[in-house]
This record gives sequence, structure tokens and C-alpha cells, in this order.
Amino acid sequence: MNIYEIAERCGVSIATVSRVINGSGPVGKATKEKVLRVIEETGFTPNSFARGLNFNSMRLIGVLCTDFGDPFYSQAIAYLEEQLRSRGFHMLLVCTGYTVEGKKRGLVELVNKNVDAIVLIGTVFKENDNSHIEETARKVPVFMVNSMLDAYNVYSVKCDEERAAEQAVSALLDAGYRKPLYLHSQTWYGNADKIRGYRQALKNAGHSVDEDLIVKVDSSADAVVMLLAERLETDKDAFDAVFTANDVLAAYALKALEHLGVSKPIIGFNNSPLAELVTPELSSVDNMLAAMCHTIADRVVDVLHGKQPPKTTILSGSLIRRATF
Amino acid sequence: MNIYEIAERCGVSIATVSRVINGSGPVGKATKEKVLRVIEETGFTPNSFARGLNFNSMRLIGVLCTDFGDPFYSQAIAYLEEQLRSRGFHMLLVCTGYTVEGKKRGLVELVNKNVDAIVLIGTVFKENDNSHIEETARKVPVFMVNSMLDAYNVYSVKCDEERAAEQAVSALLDAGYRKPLYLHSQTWYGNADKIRGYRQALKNAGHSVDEDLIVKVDSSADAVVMLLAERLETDKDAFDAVFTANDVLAAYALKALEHLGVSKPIIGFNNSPLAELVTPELSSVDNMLAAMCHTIADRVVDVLHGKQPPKTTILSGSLIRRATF
DNA sequence: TCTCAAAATGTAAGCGCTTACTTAATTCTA
DNA sequence: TAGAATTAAGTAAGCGCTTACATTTTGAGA
Repeated sequence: MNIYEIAERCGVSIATVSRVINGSGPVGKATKEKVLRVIEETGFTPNSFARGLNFNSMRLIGVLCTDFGDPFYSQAIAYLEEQLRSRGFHMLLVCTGYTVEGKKRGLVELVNKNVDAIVLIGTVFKENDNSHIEETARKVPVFMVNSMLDAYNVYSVKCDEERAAEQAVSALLDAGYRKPLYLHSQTWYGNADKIRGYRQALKNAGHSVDEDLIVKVDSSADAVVMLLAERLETDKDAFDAVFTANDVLAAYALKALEHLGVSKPIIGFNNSPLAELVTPELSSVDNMLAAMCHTIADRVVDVLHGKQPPKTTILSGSLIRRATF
Repeated sequence: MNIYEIAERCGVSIATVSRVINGSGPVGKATKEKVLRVIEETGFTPNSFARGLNFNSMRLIGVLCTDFGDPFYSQAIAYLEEQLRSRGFHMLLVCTGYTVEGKKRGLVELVNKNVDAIVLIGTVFKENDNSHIEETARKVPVFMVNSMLDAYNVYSVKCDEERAAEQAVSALLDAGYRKPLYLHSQTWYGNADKIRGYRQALKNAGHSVDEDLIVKVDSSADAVVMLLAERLETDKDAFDAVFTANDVLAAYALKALEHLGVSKPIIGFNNSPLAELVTPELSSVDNMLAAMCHTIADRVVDVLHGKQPPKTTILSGSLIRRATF
């Protein structure tokens, strides 16, 4: 079933059928109705590859994501899908894991599919070589959610995580805590910002930074429990509060402290749904994920329409206080 | 940059270039190397729409999902993406929410994109009209994860949730509990199975079913807290254990009981990562999601290769015991 | 009734690629 | 070394659709 078949059944030319499908030219009222009726009857849908070939677009946006395990990412995907779809685009989703190799492959695959644009969710490693992203951006516009890269054809929307982390840690210090532990599990881009914020907060309060309180740990319940147990065993006042790079780590920390029978304030990051699922509910830094995704979708549409939106947008996050602090 | 450009730069015809790209015919060694080199130098990637038009496939699988909020779905997406991609397919993801209208639109959109197959995750409403799915299946093979529909061109892989639920409730009864509360929030397909299992377990144990113990509740912390509080207020022995349709509800129930200062066994469903994130860790029924996704991916490949795999596969779930029971 | 612009429809040339079919260049056999 | 068999490369016809351009029809004004 193709456009020729429809044209024949209607006794018109394919040009006319195409015109009624796309509303791309004048068509007599009777003819239009007939064509629509036949399309309806036959259930014909125009071949999207042929249209793609003509328009050089299938209205597909490639989305590269690191890890679904973290609710932050699945939440981002959810927002993005909604926003993009409401703007008439569909989402080609590729999940690559944390390796740079995986990301490179993912980018190549998306470029090969001729997507209209590529959205990266939190995937830039600041210290690392990002030439693969720059190279990709020479072929198709790249949009970054929650990370930033200043390069040709790359647009970024991020939360000022440094400031947000600073605010969170300052809140702990203001409340009288002196030794906040900072837990993270991946040394990616955003992490450096959070650490800077952490340091700044201590500095602002006139404290020095104990480097032993900035620690990387595997993202698993066991690892966190072990780590905290070990620290507290050595010195039961080794730290007096916990700040984590994401809510999953915060949940593990919560579990660990409960396990150890001690209670200390905990602040997570991302303000994901998880924060309200655990008991007690997690205080967490809101990094404005929904707003970021909304903004990115706007940027995508703008760029594809030939407009030139700002290359970087920075939103401010804020601490959402719940039961753990 | 297209295949003509490459051909010209190599001093060969486009047929030859195409042959080296696809390995679809004999090419002289020197020629082949030259073509590969030029492709490498120019960074040429064949237009996937043109290939799609020829092959009538872009190796795209449409995936229709209900809700990312539930970790069950995001987990399923994660598994599917991995499995499909390792088989050379990419995933076009559409998230529709719980309405049948939304699903219908989603299916139409995917069909319009000429995907090779459509995977539905837990989306059949048994009582409802599923003609939209059957209609879709006339155009493109449909695969169902964790639900079932016996129709032309529809393949299903599901967990025997009835048996699994029965097993879980029986375990509660065996442990001496008499009045297990069953909480669910959506009256979709799988729910009926679970309820049957719940009933069967009580019947097996010689108990009658108290219909008031099968209750639907909004999927929110507040709703669950309110519900349980109300029940226990009326009669503090209104129920002596909680069984839920998914882990999110179980987490809410955990929160609610803790809030009310009572402790009762809880069993969730899906055995999602969430089960290990909350404290105490949730006992949960494992519905073999990873295996389902793996199997579905196999089925997709088989069907697209013209094979005829079994139309229905049923896996058995099992209760994973952790701290809450 | 005739003219002519405006509206409706048709024709055919791509979009970039694959591949059946054809032709040219090698290699092999006797 | 002629000629068959084999391998390498080219030609051109689509795949299903959009659209610039050409053609026909319609209807208003004179």
C-alpha cells in the first residue's frame, strides 16, 4: 500500500494525494474528502523513510543517557520524552554506561541514524577529552542537560550545582554541624562543581577543608555501609553530617546510619522521587531537572528552526528540606 | 556529502562504494582499501533514510511504556535497550501514561515511523477493548512484556503473577498471618492475576476472602498513609500483613506503618532496585523482568528473521525475602 | 460568449541508496 | 595462446515520497 495505490483508488495523481496529506497545496473540496476517506478506509500511512529522504528529517531526536539505574536519569528521560513529543518529535534512546568508549559508540550510532539533534544527559567529563562530542556537533546540533561544553553547535542547560551544593553545606554548617562528609561515586563533570561548592561553604564559614571527608565510594548499599562503619569505628565523631552527590547514595547512607544505630543529618542531590519514597524522607538539593528538560526541548526546536538561542543557560537549584535534615 | 561524492573521489562508481559499505559483492582489494580510506577521511555516513527506503527497515524498535515513575518500567526500558542494541536495533521510546487514548496515539505514532516491531510494556487491560493493539499488529509485529494478548502477530512473555502472588500470600499465611491486605493502584491486566493469586492462597489455606482487604489506592505516600491509618483506627487488627502490587506501594506502606508506629510484614512486587534502597529492605516478588526482556528481544529478532517463535512464554516468579518479611 | 486570472490537478525530476543486469578485465585450462 | 570461467566494476531502475513546473479547469467580469 503506497501513495500510488491511494491515487489510483481515488482516480487522482499522487501529487494530489501528497497535497492533501501535507496540506501543501490547493485541493478541491470534493477531491480532498475522497482522498481522506480512502486513506481512512485503507489505513494507509505514508512511508516515513521516503518522507525522511525528502525532508532530510524524520523528526527524531537522539538521546544519550548514561545509566537508568539512577532515578535521576530515568526521570530526565521521562521529562524529555514528554517535552519532545509534545513538540512533535520522537526520541531515539541510547544508554551507554559510564565509559567514554560507550558514549563514543552511542554518538556514532545516533549520527548514523540521521537524527535531527542529539541530547546528552549529564555526560561530559570535564577533565577528559571531549573531542568526540565536538566532532559529533559538526554534523548535528548537540544539547546537553545538566552539563556544559562550550563548543560549536553545542547548547547547554545546567543547574548551578556549585552554588546549590554550597547552599546545602552552608545550611548544615549554620545548623552547627562541623564535619560534613561528602559522598560521591562517579568522578564526572558535575561532581567537581559540587566539591567546589562544598569547599566554598566551609571556607565561607571560616573552616578548613578536611580532604578525608571528600570520599568516593561504589554505588552500592554494602560499600556505603562498610565505608561509614569503618569511619565511625576509627572515630565515632569522624563526621557529623552526610552530603551526597545523588539521592541513591543518600538512601544508602540513610540505611547505613540506621544500621549502625546512629542518627546524623543527610542531604541528597537531585531531589528525585526516591527522596520521598524512603523513610525518613530525604532532604535533597533540587537541581531543577524538569525545568532543564523543558528548556532543552525549547532549545532543540529553536535551533532546528534556524534560530540562535543562548548557548548556555544556568538555572539555580535549592535545598529542599525534609526529614533527614 | 553522499555516495556520489565518495564514488567520484575514489574514481569508481556508486555501486562499488555501496558494495564495500555493505560487503554485498566482490570488490578488488586495492579499490576496497581506497574507498574505505576516503570514507574514513571524509567521515561519510550513508543516509539512513535512503537505506531505510531500500531495506524497508531502519532497524528501529518502537517501545511503548506507561510510566517512568514506577521503577519497574524504567528498569524494563533499561534491560530492553541493552538487549535490543546488542542485537543491532535501536529503540524509539514513547511514554503514554495510563490512558487507553494515550496508548492508541502512541501506537499510531510508532506505526507511522515504520518501526520494525513494537514492544509494549505491561499495557494490556484485560477487561478493556484491545482492538487498537490487534489493529496495530496487522501492520507490524507486536511484543508484550509482562502482559498477554492472544492475537495475530502478537507475541507475549510474562511472569505467572497469579502463581507468584499466591506463593507470596501463602508464605504470609504459613507464617501465621491471617489477614493480609492487598494494595494496588491501577486496575490493569496484571492486577487481576495478582488478585486471583491472593484469593487462591487464602482458599488453599482454608480461609475465606475478606473483600475489604483488597483495596485500590492512589499511588502516593499521603493516600497510603491515610488509608492504612483509617483502617487501623477503626480496628487495630484490621489487617496483619501487607501485600502490594508493586514496590512503590510497598515503600509507601512501609512509610505509613512506620509513621503509625506499628510493624507488620510487607511484601512488594517486581523486586525492583527500590526494594534494596529503602530501610528496612523490602521483601518482594521477583517477576523476572530481566529474563522477560531478554526473551522478548530474542523473539523480536526471530520474528524479524521470519522464524515463528512461541507466541506465549510464561516465566515463574518467586518471593525474595528481605527484612520486611 | 470570450478573456484571463485563479484554482485544481498532473507530470516528472529528484532525495541517496541498493542491486539486478551488463560489460570489462583477469585468471585458468588445455 | 585462444577461449571459457571467474572476478571486478559500471549502468540504470527502482524504493515511496515531495514539489517545481506545466497543464487543465473553473468562474468572474466584460
